[in-house]
Amino acid sequence: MSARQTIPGPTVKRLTLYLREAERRLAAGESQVSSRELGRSLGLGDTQIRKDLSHVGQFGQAGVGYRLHSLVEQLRGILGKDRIWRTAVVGAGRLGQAIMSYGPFAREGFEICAVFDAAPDMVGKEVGGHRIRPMEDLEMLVREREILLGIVAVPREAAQQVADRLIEAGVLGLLNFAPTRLDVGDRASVASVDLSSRLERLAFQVSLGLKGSIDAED
Amino acid sequence: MSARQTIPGPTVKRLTLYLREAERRLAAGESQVSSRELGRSLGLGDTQIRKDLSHVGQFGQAGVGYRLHSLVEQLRGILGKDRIWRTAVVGAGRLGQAIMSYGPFAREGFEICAVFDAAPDMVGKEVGGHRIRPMEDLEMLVREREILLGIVAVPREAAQQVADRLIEAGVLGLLNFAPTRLDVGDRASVASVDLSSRLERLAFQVSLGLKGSIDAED
DNA sequence: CGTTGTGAAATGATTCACAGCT
DNA sequence: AGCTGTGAATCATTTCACAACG
Repeated sequence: MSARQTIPGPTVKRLTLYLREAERRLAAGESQVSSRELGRSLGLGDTQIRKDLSHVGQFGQAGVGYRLHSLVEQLRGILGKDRIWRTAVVGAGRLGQAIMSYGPFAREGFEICAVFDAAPDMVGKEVGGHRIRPMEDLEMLVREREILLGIVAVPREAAQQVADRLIEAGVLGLLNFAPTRLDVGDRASVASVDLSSRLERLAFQVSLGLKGSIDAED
Repeated sequence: MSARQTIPGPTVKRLTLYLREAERRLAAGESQVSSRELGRSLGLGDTQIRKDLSHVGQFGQAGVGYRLHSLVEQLRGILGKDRIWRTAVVGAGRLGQAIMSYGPFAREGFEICAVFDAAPDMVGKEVGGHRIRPMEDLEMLVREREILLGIVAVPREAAQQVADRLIEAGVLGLLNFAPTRLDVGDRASVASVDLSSRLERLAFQVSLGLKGSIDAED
């Protein structure tokens, strides 16, 4: 198709928000939206939105706005949401359990195909419709079920080893909840959710007396 | 003391990582660390680290590095970790439960002082040592227990209303897990953890074939 | 008109290069 | 020698300003 130029990280983050809001409006029966309206909903400027969308093509009609149907379709394709992502969860503690039963994931094309835990008394149990497997089966099941994404919800000490095993078994992307950096070389992509850091930064903002929705990232 | 200049957001994020790593090394019996060593552990350049630390003061001895004891003490003060943050959790679903029993929080100075849920069959139950309270008690308990931070772990539809009530009751910072923007005006600070967006961005990276640990944020 | 798409300008963050300290 | 702290340079992102379009 078109020669792929790299899309800035911050833009990709916002594209996911545009898609979500566009889907919401489409479901609500709307058929088009202007960059200004979108911005109002998301707390962003209209210029930002147009610039972001211009990175991935030009749909949008001058004088009118963006047709939601087309916008949703385009964004889904660009963000890789037009396919099912077969996903494994490693670590079935409270966090792992929350993730495997987190409604939005299933609805958004992420299918949990296997769950692993190291604790013998967790293995065999069923949570949210998923039977928990022993760590020994990780490589076999990941390969067998052609799993592409891995969610790491184990303690810090175990995280790197789990990452290595997932990648060795063929996983291409890791979502890391452990409060540590995962070294994966160039064998996979990593996204991290660092809950402690997030809460600490919130506390910093508050202690600064810097009120105001200085929301940032996630 | 010194006139407070604003610290860049990305820098604040990394300061939390420096503190964590410094504490880990201190606990391991080390007494000093150079910016290069720190960088190796965290996957960052040494210049980045020195520049970041220069935003908050100048400790560090030329030719030697940073004394861990002093570094930890300074960073704890700057980040507001030298106090206890009284925190409420709203929403005792799986995510809320995971959060209220997430070990690191308690160890890092965030004390969960109240948990609320709207479901009558959850109210009164005890999870991780916390009795779940009805939403009706929110304002009273937040005020009574002088709670400063609120964790919003409710469905999207309820999130804004919960935020409004928490703020009205005196909360100054919100950690939002709902996949929506919270409008808080200038009455509070908000930090968001958008799990769906995070996973979608990971999928995007993978589908781009852009392997390589293009880790980003959290 | 209202709205998009986009060069150009402005702002923000990172990296370089090195003076200066121990 | 090894290392910090920082001005200057580079690189990235956002915002401005406006031409073109329906």
